[in-house]
Parts: sequence; structure tokens; C-alpha cells
Amino acid sequence: MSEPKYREWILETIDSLRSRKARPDLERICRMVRRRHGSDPDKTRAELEKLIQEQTVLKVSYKGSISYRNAAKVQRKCRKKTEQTTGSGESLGEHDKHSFSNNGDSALSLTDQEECEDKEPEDPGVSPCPGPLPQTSPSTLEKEDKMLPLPSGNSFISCGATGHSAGSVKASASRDKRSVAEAGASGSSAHRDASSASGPEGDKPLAAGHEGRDEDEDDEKEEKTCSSVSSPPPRNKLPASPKPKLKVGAKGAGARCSESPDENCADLGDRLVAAVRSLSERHRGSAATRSHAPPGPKEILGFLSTQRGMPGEKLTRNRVKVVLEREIERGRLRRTRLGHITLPARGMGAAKPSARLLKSA
DNA sequence: AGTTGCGCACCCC
DNA sequence: GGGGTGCGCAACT
Repeated sequence: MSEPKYREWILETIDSLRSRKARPDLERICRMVRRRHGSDPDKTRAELEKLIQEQTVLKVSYKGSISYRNAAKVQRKCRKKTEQTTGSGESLGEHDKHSFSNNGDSALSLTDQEECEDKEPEDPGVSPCPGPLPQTSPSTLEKEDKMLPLPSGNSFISCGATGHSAGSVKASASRDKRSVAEAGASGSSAHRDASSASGPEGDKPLAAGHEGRDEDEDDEKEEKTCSSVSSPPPRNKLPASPKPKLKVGAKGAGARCSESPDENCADLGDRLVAAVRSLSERHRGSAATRSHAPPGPKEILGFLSTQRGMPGEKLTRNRVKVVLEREIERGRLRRTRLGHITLPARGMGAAKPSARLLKSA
């Protein structure tokens, strides 16, 4: 996996950048590692990618751009909260999210997968949060980290984030080209990084940050995925937008980022649609129900919780909300004026990806 | 020119 | 109020 030496350098660099209040992004990390240790940026990037996969480093989208976090630290925080909060279970839902996201970014919430994943250790086999929180102790992680050598690709972490960012990115773009680019990259970056690692992407090492740019397309994809939220984040100020998310493991087993997020979400999305359908029918069918009103998010959540999706998966309001939004955007679901969720008129078919793209566009 | 330090704005709890 | 993140700018090397 990653060379210990590089892991140390990279974590150290991330910490250093953080302490400087500078965004620990690929470009800065590569630059600093190169400056301090003379390491080749490409190599650094490759190692970083490995660390992301090992979840030693978390790739997150924050304020429309990609940032890298020292997983040990992040987790630590999370953990704290978690612990405080307690417990495991339920409470985790919200707390976790945030905690995980610790950044606070999650304003919107997650939007997407990230949230999901990060926050909740939902995933089943895959470890979204790789064990992180609860299981591994931070310290351990830090140094030993090998926490989860799950083959699963965690890289996703990034993905999720990315996705989001993408959405936001555009928005943000207005303000910062840079960020935008990066953000964009993010999504893709996941692959791109990966790819880069393996393949040569690079002409420019440092350019990592730029990478994103190239891949606007990817962004879009990702956006869709995650970005249900359309938020235009101008700079910091934008409230709405970007939330950072950490993604920890991807659920999907090793898929790549771009897809993984979607997959996850999609999965939940399908269940969500099914739940809505079911609830709708139920309502319709039973006059008993107080109203024919379509189910609301709460009800849907309740319904979903009764069904089981992925093993170990935890459904949180936020997560459901996010997926819900996404499905609404995709046209698979429709929100009534009263805030109830219903099935679209029909004929919509599943949302096509393209739709998302369009949307994002 | 590149780094570093940090005030300040934001966000979330 | 506390904790986190990161932009933007001044100071420094």
C-alpha cells in the first residue's frame, strides 16, 4: 500500500496546511511535499490516492473544492461526538453526520452520499466509515492506520464529496475559478487521481488541483450524483452551498468514485421510490389513512426503516432527505405543494442519467 | 516568487 | 460560546 514514508509526509503536510489555515488540497500538498522532501508530485499524488483508499486520508469536498483530511483527526472528532452522544445507534444519525463531516460543512447536508456514508456507518459490508469512528481509535489510525485495508475502495470518499462539490462548484465557480476547477476535479479526481496514479496524467504534478478542471464532465456526473443540491456557493459566504462531506468508505465495493456515489444513492433512491409507491398505494387503498395525502419524508423514512436495505445500513433523516431530493430532481419522485412526496405523473420512467446531467448543466 | 501567519467570515452544535 | 474550515492578505524568506 502506501509507503509509510509518504504517509507520514502527507499527513504531516495536511496537518501543516491546516495549521496554516490553508486548504489542504492536492496542489498544496504536492507542493509542500516536494519542497520539504523533494518528492515527485506525481508520486505524492499516487501515494495520496492510496492513503485515501486506505482511508488514512479523507478526501472531502468543502466549500466547493476538494480538501484532504487526516482521517485520524477527523475520526477522532467524530468519535468524540459519537461517544458523547452515545451511542450507537440511533443518535448517531444526526450527530454522526456532523461529526463526521465534522467540518461542519454539511450544511445542506449532505447531500449526498457523503453524508450518508460518512456519517453513518451504514454501510454494510463496505465500510463507509471505515470503522473509523467507533472502532478504530484515532491514534491507531494515525499511525497504524491500516485500519481498513478493505479492498473496498474507499476512495470514494472523495467521490461523494466531489459530486457535491461539483454542483456547488459551478456555483462557486463564479467566485473562484480555482475552486471550481478543483471541485470539479474532485469528482473526477477520484478517478483522476487514481488514474493519474496509475497512468500518467500528469504532466503537471502540481497541477493536481487543476486536474479537476479537465474533467468538467466528470463533475457533472458526480454532481448528479450527489449534488442534488444546487447550491451556488460563492465563496465562503455562500451558505447554501457546499457542504463538505467526507466520504469515507464508499459503499460500493470498490467502485470508482464517480459511480459509487451514485450507486449508493441510487440504491437508496430505488428503495425510496418503492417506498413512496407503496405508501401511496397504501394511503390510497386505505381510507383509514387520514388523508389521501401522499407520504411525507418522515413517513417514508419510517417505511424504509421497516424494510431493510443494506445490511447495517442506517437511515437518517438527512440521508433520506438527500436521496429524496435527488430523486425529485431526477423526476422519479415529485413533491407536492404541501411537501408530500408522490410519484410523478408517470411516464417518467426512471430518471435517466442524462436528466441529471442536464440538470446539472 | 514562494511560504507562512493569521484575522476574519461562515457554518454547525 | 465553542469548535472547525478556509479565504485573502500582509509579512517574511
